[in-house]
Amino acid sequence: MVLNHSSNFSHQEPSEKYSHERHKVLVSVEIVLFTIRNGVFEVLVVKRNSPPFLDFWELPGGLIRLDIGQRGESADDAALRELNRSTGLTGVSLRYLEQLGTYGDPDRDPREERTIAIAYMGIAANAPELPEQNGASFVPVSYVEDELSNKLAFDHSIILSDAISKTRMGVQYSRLAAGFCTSSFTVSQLRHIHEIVLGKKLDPGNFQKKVLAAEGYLTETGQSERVAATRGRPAKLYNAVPCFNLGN
Amino acid sequence: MVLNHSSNFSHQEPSEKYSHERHKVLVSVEIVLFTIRNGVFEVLVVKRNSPPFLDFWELPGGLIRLDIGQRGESADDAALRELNRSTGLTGVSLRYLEQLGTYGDPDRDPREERTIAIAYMGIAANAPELPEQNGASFVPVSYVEDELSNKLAFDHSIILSDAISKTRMGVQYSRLAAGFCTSSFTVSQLRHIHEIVLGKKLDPGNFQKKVLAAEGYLTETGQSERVAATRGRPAKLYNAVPCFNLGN
DNA sequence: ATATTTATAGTCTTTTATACAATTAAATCT
DNA sequence: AGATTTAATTGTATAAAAGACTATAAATAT
Repeated sequence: MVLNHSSNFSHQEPSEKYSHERHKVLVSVEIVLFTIRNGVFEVLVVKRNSPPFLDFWELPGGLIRLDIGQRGESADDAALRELNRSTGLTGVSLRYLEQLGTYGDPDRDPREERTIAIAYMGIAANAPELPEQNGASFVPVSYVEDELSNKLAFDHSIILSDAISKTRMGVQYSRLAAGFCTSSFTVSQLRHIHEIVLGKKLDPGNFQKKVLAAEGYLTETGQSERVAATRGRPAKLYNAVPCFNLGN
Repeated sequence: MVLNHSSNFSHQEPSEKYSHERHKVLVSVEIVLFTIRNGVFEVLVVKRNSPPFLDFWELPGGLIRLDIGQRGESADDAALRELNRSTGLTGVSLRYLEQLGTYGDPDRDPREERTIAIAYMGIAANAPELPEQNGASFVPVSYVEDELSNKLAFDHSIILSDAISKTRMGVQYSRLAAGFCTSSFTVSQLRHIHEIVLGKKLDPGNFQKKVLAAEGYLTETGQSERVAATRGRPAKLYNAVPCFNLGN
């Protein structure tokens, strides 16, 4: 094969070095960042402006860099760095980040260099409108599923649908929903998160009972909602104990 | 930097090529292969015979190879290949293989070359005694946890404990247990799998009811156990519909 | 004040899980 | 052969969890 440049690395014997060097690959991180804005379940996507997949959409991400730190950055750090790059310093507050899985099909990237992708699933609370220049924007998940699914680059359509499944599972059977909420919130707000992500109405009474019965989940702040736009009885404000993996 | 061999790959401009090349890393697969032998929950480990971690134990695994196929092998294929290498052609029948997660800490391997590991969790039915020469052997999980946990190389102790958790979850809340069984089996045998992996006794009656009520899980073969060693009423034999990810 | 709206608490029913007893079909013992 | 033992299977009673629905509380709108 063609990749013999072993002479440049001096610390190991050439033969072993050689056999290692030729198996090195590029590794990227891809992040599926969800948020809820104006009652809509949205995901961050970026418009591509170069081939391959010119004018297709893709997930924010990029290569793990080896020129950061002593031995390169960790995958988790790369995810955080790339997320920051895509969103800019626009006050997107990341509340959850978890590894989703690694996608290693040799043909997932049609370019000459093979790339393996480590996918992450993240949740942001309070995502503002992003500046146009980055090409990154939050788009309704339903729109991406229905209209954009065949305009997603690489295998990002698969990654996205895996991320959606995982998020729905986490909201339904775990405590992921609190990641979409800002510091303190009402039970109704939490219920709306569930309803929006799961796509179905839930009984307010039963939801309240269930979520308040969950040991060590919500803690009362003692305060109530500053009433303004709402009409009915003001709701108590709760905090969720932060049991999140921010990275790992 | 040293790795400019872009002339061999003609489609990209050298500068881009250059910036990519320096971020390439080694990627390995590590497999946590469980089995049950003689009523004991066991895992496949390999004794190291070279530094670093000389004489420590490690999980079977190895680098993803780029010299297989057009663009190198997939991560899943690498896992299957390495598993075959470790077990030899000894009739170990792999019944389940699922990606566990990717371990990307820059310091997880003390050697000069940074390596990212994609970990897999697998289940074998009918694992025989392995020949000595490979250095690979099935060892009781409890023994590895108690006695070997500080004799495991790299971050394999973390990977192993993640795999154990995932397996216990899968047995308890999913249908993973059938992976430990051979072609057809009795409900009692399946219950024993649960008891061994979860480490607690289960009520035979309730277990039977639950597992037979599960839609599309077990199908009757019509046959009964060929009785020999047991004394009581012979049990019906069932098959599990193979809903396994063998690779993905 | 009265109607309306939303939060919260309570009741009842249905479903699911658990504990435990009873029955069945062999195998072994005498 | 017939009694006894063992394990599979079925059944029944109870407890816990989930879901449907009703009632009350505290605010706003008219």
